[in-house]
Amino acid sequence: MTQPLKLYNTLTRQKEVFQPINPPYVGMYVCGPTVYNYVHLGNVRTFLTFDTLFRYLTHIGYKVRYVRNLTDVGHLVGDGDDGEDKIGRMAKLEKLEPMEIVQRYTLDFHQVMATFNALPPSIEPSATGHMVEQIEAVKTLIDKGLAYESNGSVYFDILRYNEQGGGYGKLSGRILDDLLNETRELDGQAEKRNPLDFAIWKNASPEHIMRWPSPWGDGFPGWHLECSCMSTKYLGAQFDIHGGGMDLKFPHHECEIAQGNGLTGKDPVRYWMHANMLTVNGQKMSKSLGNSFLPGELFTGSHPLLEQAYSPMTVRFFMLQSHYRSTLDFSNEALRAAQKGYRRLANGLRVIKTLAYTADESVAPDAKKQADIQGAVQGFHDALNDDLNTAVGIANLFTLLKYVNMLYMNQLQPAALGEETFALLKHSFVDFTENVLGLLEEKTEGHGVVEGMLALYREYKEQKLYDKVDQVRAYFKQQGLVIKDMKHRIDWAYEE
RNA sequence: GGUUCCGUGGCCGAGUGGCUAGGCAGAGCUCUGCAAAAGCUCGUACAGCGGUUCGAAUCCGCUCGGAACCUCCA
Repeated sequence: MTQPLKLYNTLTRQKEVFQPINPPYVGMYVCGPTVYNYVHLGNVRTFLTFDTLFRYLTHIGYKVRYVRNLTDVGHLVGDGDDGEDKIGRMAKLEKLEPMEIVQRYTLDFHQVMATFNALPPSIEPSATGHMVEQIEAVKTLIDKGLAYESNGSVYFDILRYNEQGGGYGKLSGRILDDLLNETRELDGQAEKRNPLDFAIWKNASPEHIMRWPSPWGDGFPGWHLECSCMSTKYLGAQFDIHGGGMDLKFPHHECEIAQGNGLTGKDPVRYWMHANMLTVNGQKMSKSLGNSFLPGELFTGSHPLLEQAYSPMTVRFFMLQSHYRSTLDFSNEALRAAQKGYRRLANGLRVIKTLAYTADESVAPDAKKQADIQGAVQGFHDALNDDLNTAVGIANLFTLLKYVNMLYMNQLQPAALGEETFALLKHSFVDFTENVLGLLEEKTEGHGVVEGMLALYREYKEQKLYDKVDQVRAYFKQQGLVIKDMKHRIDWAYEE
């Protein structure tokens, strides 16, 4: 909290100093996945963005309650009445219970996020677990005159809402009149008073599997409603941060504001944050375009678009190297560069833990290097404080890495930094990398064997049996490792 | 058509009205049995055309190119 954090607020279209409603507590809600299919890499980007924000807020002293929902209700594929229910469709296709579908993809989602070293949220509520709250919310909105029933469905009345000063469209910058004029012809519009009105409760057709009884007959809640109900329940009528992908800005988040405001009389969110899209050849990665790939395909390299396998930490590093509000274009070249960069960092992580401070009167303090290190530590914070600029943060991390390497290579004596700066370097480098950016060392198998082979290498080296020496080196290379033959010691490292 | 955003060196990708991130690739040097690693040095980019300014890649306008949203979507 000593850090003046600025965040870009979609609502005001500018960076604002972050001031929580009840410091040191922070309430953060992020729209989670619809668990009817595997999450792809584009989905992952958004979740990793907010994982990093969660980590950073915690790092600077906030107590964060992080809520990320699971959408498991079975919303329609299209907007019309005849649209299929996503989860129900998968259930029929695979002859499973809808909840088996939900369970399968929820487990996969959790496993994927863990692989990327994303921290679990504080609460992960599901839409089906909050049916009572949603039905109550619909009732309240009808009572307030902001919603109406029609053929067993209930719609939010946007014109009425705006007459009361709601300001529908303010998040996405849309003008109501424009929206009214440009709404396309869609099915199921007849029962709405206005094409813009959105469903908060939907009547279930006979073949619709996922259904719940309600005062308006069997049905299921509208897509936007669950987020309003669950965020209010766990974070209050007004909370600090709401995040999600850019593609949810309209209409989903716009509708959330309308519902929240309609229910409680105040705008639910102080800071709206949106992560930009992951693109492939300049186009948004999405399932419908067929250009998406799954994390699993990435780790094995088993996708036509992939020239090789990339590890979870490589991908995390790759994403952190860009700003969350910029689109990020996927390419093998970029991933390969990220792999090298990440491994350098991982080597630094491995090495720094072995470094210890030793006082030495004969070594002169190097004020310039000390200032450089202190500057980089502050620079990292400044970058993250500037709307979570992880790219610049990483740049500062590489400055720290340089000194870590110099110490390790004996090109720099710890005493030149002084005990305080040495400790700052060591602590900050590990803390920033592991705790804030969530980048861990990906250990390869069989470290014990590696140490044994290294002992052999030393022996051969002493005896100047260079043929044997080269053989050992070749063996290491096969394992994705390299031998570092330095003046003062011999060690191994991950091949970059 | 409407709303919004982007166009940076070989590649990826930050960025502020003047002090020119970072990673990868490339060149040179130190070190070294050879190599690798590490450190050091180098390459001076901001789509095009106008304008504002002492000064713009950064502000404004236009042109060209690309994207997102307007429909389920992270």
